[in-house]
Amino acid sequence: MKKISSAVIRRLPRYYRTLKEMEREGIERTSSLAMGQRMGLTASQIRQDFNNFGGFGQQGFGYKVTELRGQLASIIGLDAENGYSFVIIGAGNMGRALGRYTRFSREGYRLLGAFDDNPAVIGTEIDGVPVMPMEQLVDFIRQNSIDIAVLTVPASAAQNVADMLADTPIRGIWNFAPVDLVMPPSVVVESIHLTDSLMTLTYRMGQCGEESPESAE
Amino acid sequence: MKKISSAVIRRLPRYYRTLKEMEREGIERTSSLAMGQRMGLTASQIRQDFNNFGGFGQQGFGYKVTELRGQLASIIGLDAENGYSFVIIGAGNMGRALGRYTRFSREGYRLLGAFDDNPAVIGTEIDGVPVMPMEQLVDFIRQNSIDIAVLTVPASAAQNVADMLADTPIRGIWNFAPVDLVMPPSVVVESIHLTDSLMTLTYRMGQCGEESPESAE
DNA sequence: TAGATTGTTAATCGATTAACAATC
DNA sequence: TAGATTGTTAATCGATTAACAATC
Repeated sequence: MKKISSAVIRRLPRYYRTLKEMEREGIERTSSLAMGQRMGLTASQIRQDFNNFGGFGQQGFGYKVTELRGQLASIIGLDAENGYSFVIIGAGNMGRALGRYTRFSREGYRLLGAFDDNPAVIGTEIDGVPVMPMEQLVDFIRQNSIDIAVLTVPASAAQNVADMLADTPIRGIWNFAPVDLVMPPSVVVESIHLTDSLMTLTYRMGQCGEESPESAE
Repeated sequence: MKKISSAVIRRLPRYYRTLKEMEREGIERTSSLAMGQRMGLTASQIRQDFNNFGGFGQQGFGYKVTELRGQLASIIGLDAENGYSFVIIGAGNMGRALGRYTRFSREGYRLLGAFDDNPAVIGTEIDGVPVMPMEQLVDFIRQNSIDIAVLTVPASAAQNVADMLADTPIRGIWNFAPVDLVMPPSVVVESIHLTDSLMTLTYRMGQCGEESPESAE
């Protein structure tokens, strides 16, 4: 299959989300134009995006919402037999909040363990799953064939933990630490940089309202 | 000032973060080449990015790390007199975790209030700040000239809350609900779509290791 | 059939990379 | 001065938009 650009990849979950919304609203049939208006994209772009994966529509008719949603689920990988298992590394505020976020389990992501090196939290539970000491992390991942590690440790520890993970069969790291992790290409890294995002908001707040001021000659 | 593309804007906090790291390591002077190697960007791109805002370097010498970091802080808006005030709307797991995230206060973001409509959490505290009933939200924002609203309510409530915010002097919404908010252009919206991000990771995990398979003729 | 909307090719636009003169 | 690295212009690359024949 041909290489898909990251711009397209980032739109896939949005398409999936929009189609779920439409299903919930009872919409059975849609078109690239209708989806585009709803999402703020051009019809052309949507068709281009879909055609990266083959055509899903019917000429003169459009797309069946449920069918298209299913095809997107399959492209993203949400139709995997048993979903995906994950562990949380770093059971602080953010780690615990993510462990309790029910939306993930709804889409087939299962929390199987949590890890921390703080004795005060080891032995506590997150969503019914025990927080274990960091020493047990690598063995746990190996024995339970964990797919994804959610990294919610402090910045200073993040690369160290990532290095430990490089020695396990983990397939993806969802990184919340404000660092750019270096990993072998066999492990996919996706980062949520909260502070970066907040700063982006701040930058744009500073621009807002100073668009092309009638340049006083 | 000329329009800055969103690709550039998203790199600004990364530059800032990298320069802070360099400062911490005692590096006083750098170049577009050195920064590029560290960040995985070309030297050319970094120079282009900086030149959107005017030149910060010295030909034949490079950039002074501390000076450049300061200039980026100023571009992003981190040098604002009193920083930025924010409230958290939705005091669930995610809202409480964000309120306790110390990195924000370190960069000058001050949590002044939290809001929820669940009687069980109203009256509790987040990082020393009281959780108030939703009815008080609009007045509180007006009276305290709040800059930013962090939206951590369920998807079903998000647009409703956003509509309430449209009637206040709020300047930015940091949205964690899995919806694409519609807002007047005077309010900047930046979203963290957790589930979208996790799905992006999942998609790429599915591709990993099936790069251009020797197409069997 | 006529109308609609896709799939796909071509044109445009914008972002990244390369190159190099300016200059510290 | 010679060497280095910027600021900036030109070339390339890739993504988005437009257009339209195919076809349901």
